Parts: sequence; structure tokens; C-alpha cells
Amino acid sequence: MGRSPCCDESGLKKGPWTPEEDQKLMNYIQKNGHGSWRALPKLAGLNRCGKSCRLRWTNYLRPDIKRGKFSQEEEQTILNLHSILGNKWSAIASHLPGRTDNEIKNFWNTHLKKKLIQMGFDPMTHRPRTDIFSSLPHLLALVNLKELLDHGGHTSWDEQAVRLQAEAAQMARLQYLQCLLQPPPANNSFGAGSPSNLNDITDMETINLLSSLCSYQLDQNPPQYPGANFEPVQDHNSIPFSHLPDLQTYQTPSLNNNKDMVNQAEDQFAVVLSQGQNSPNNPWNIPSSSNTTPSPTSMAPPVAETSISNTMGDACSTSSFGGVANSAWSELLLEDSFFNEIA
DNA sequence: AAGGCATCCAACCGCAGCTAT
DNA sequence: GATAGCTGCGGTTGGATGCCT
Repeated sequence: MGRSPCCDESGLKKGPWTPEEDQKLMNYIQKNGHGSWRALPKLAGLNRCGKSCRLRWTNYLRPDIKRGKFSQEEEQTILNLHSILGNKWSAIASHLPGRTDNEIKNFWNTHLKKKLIQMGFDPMTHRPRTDIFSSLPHLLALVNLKELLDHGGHTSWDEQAVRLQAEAAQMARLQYLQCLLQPPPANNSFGAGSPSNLNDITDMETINLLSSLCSYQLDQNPPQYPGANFEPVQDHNSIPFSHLPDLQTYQTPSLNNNKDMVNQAEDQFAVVLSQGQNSPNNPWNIPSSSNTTPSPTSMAPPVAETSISNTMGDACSTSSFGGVANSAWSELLLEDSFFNEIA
């Protein structure tokens, strides 16, 4: 497998393109097509290597390139596709007309990745980070500052630290549970401990987590996730992804009945398990269509995921965890109000 | 106003896959 | 099958710009 020597050749210009060079390249390609990139520079009268010409054309000069800020829809598409495809920028770009792989890659690295990290999600797996406790000192500092500002510092540091540790543990449980409830990407390249197939979520640990989660005393001293003090959403139009199940207002008859919540969630698992991996209720079914760009009306998750997530949402809205632990967590990354609170 | 720092993004580098010989 | 050449892709770099002190 030989490497192209073109860029190593001396005497060829490198660096930013001048308007004159752009014009030469455009004129040539519009007349003749690019043909062989290696031969193109000479034919077009450019002192560049073919690779540089190709890059300049595909990333900048191509007439169908869309410029400007990424829309929220595009952001969402990138998030969705990246959760399935990983760093396959060209594949992702093929679903975003007018956007180049380079542009998407830059956008990911400068915006979306940071959002995920700050939210406590692993940008590679799109799942909650398991090392949540490593960020505890930072969270403690944030919340302590907030407490001081809100309440004049009536709570001691130790008391807050103890409370926050309990809350962080609870949140870790929530995130882990949510991790289990999410479908894995196609290549399934997660680290140790991630569920690799449906059977992996049937263990007692999952059920114990559910029980633990639901037995938490939500009505007494509801936990406060730093920066996530959400008021119930009144204006649905203010949510950028209003097509999603509304977790704040969704009500089940068993909202305050922990036992029913556990039963409901376990029943949901049972349905999925009894119907097997190919069940339409199985949230682990990955859409096979190559055109995965979601339309607003097709964004609702599979039945099982919706139901369980709503169960989670009930608990979460009661416990002020709302924005963090629902199954549509990625949508929240785009909700600036939420993100700014965290930051 | 000026210097330092952070962010953005166009462009480069090097590897991998494919095809031709 | 081995080798060479070409293209595409993803990671990284560095200059330009903006922001902060």
C-alpha cells in the first residue's frame, strides 16, 4: 500500500488559498470536471498538489456548499447520527446536504463535544460517564456557591457535602439505569460494563436499581441536581423539541406509588424480553434505514423506551432531576437555558 | 490601548482502502 | 500475491479573530 508522495514534493505552495487560485480551480473544474486530482494542478495552472486542490474544492469551493450557522435540526441530526456512526464524518455529512465532513467535524469538536462533556456524558458513547464522582468536587463547588448566594450560607459545607454525595449517588444510579435503557450503537464498541445485548439488562442489578430508584424518598428532601432546578414547563412552544414526549407534564396514575412504578417498569422489561430482540417494542432495534434524519413527527422513541422513559420522567420531574435523566437527554443539550444553568 | 488567552476553522498530515499492474 | 498509485477519511495544527483583563 503506497503512500501518495504528492504533498511531500517540494516547491508546491501550501497554506491559505488566494482568490486567484480559487478562481483558477473553479474555472477548470467547471469546464472539465476534476478528473484525476493528481493531474489537475498542472492542467489548471496551479502550483499546488492535487490533494490540496481536492480539499479546497470539496470543503470550500463546491457550489452546493451551505454556509453559516448550523440549525438546531442539523445539530440534532449530527447528535443522532454520531451516536450511531461515531466519528464517521463523511457518513454523517451525507445526511446533511451542503455540509462538508470537515465542517461537521469542526462543529462537533468545538461545540457539541464540549456540551456533552459538560453535561457529564461521554462524547464517544453518548452515554452518561461512569466516573461521575470524579467531577463531584466541581459540582460541590458550584452548588455551594449557589447555596451561599441563595440562602446566605446557612448550610454548612459538611452538611452540603454529605447531601450532595447522596444526591450524586442517586444521580449515578439514574444515569446508569438510563444507560441500560438506551439502545447501543450498531458497532457496539462500548467499554466494559456497557450492555452489549438485550440479555445484559435482565440481571438483578437492573431490577435492584429500579427498586432503589423508586424507593427513594422523593417527597422528602427532594434531591437537587446542581443547576437543574427546573420549573415545570408551561409554554410547550418554548421547548425546541416539542415533538418529544413531554416528560414534565406526562402523568401516570401511579405517580406517587413507588411499588407501582417498579412493577410498571418491570412489566415493560418483561414485555420486551418475552417478545424477543426483534419485537417492535424492543428499544434496542436500530433503524436500518440509511436515511436516519429524523423528522419532527418520527422522533418518538420505540414503545418500550417511551414508556419506561416516561416512568423515569415521572420520578425525575418530582425529584428535580427532570432534564438529566430522561431518555431524550441529547435533546436537552440544545436547550440553552438548561445548559447555561450547568455552566 | 495592549497583551494574553480562548475559540474557531481552513488546511495539512498521514493512514487505510481500493484498484491497476 | 505483491507492489505502487490514487483517493478518501479522520486527526491535528496553526493562523486569524474575538474576548477578557
